[in-house]
Amino acid sequence: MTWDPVYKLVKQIPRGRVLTYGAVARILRLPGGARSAGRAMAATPQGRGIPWHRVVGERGRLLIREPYASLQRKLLETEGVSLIESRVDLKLHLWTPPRRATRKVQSA
DNA sequence: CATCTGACGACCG
DNA sequence: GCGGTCGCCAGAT
Repeated sequence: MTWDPVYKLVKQIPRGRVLTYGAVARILRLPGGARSAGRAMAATPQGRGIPWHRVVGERGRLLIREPYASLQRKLLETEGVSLIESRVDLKLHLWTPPRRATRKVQSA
């Protein structure tokens, strides 16, 4: 399985905005749903400028474990995403990508 | 090939 | 709101 489509989409999330694993999965029609988005993020290659911290759980929760959760929280706050009770206010920061950005995974 | 393991999320009590 | 179960499925063991 190639997660390139996922990284491609995540890379387009603007500063100060976020996407949920579920949203990523639905947009790209990932087989396996949100969990697949999670797997992709867990395998995010570094050094490619992929804003992995802009992907959060369904209600804005940070699902990643420490010590990364702290880093994610810090990175988000640094770019203006305030966390209330350990969760992002999706009403304010959820990003709705333009269709052009939603290239879905194709099956051979 | 058999199991286990999740950076998930929907459901239910 | 919270914890437990279950479906999902690519990788790891």
